[in-house]
Amino acid sequence: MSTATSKRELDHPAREEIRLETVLHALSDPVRMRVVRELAAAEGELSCSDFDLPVTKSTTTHHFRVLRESGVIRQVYRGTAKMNGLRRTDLEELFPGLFDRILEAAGLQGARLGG
Amino acid sequence: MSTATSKRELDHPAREEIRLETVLHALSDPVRMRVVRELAAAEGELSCSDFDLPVTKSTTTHHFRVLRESGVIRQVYRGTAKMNGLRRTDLEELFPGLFDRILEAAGLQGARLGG
DNA sequence: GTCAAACTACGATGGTTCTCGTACAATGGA
DNA sequence: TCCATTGTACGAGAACCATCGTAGTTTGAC
Repeated sequence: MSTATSKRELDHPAREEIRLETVLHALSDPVRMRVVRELAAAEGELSCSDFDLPVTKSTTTHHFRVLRESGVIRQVYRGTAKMNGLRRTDLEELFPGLFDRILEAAGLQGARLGG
Repeated sequence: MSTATSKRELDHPAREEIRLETVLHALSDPVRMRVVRELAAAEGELSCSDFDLPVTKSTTTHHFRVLRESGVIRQVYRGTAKMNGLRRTDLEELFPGLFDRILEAAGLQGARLGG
């Protein structure tokens, strides 16, 4: 039916609604940081099941929702899959250079600690 | 007595022990972000009571401890006062450019939202 | 020695978060 | 239509966190 599609549209914060503290909090969880780094490395969209995370499916859903509601990622349904992409343009506009530095820092720390 | 001084020495993580996720978490609280911004603006050390925070003294103690244990600030006693300073060198060495971008992002958001 | 100032320790409370399991819904293909 | 795939909703538990009040410690000045 036609109303079914409305249920499949996901709430995202507008660019101006994205808050720095919320973004930092979203990135302060190791599982979510890992998701973000994989998304950045993929340079495109990935479905939730493309990730091999050390948590169950429902916990995965939770983490993706936190990332979406913080404004870090954009999620859209594509068939049964849900595709995820970083909101790089929005973040770059709001917080110039920040996201790249965070990714770089995560990479350096990963190299240092063997992550 | 001489052992009394040991009680006044505060535990700090060594540079190599500082974790990105922990730093981001420390900065994801509005009160702590405010402290960090004031410290950055002061360009020197400030005592805990130099801050006019919207929380009680015991909550203030809590926030300063989180910042210290995350590696963002260094705290040292000076008489009855406890002086606070940013660990800019350590952070810059670990995560080049990150801290400046975060401060810049906080400034931009403050200007945008009137904070 | 006395006292005020600065900060801490402790316990409590209310809220949030991370995690899971189970049951369910939507989609696309056979 | 039936089914496998993909992800959600809901409830629950454990842990964590921000906040407070009260009582206490440490220091320096008088």
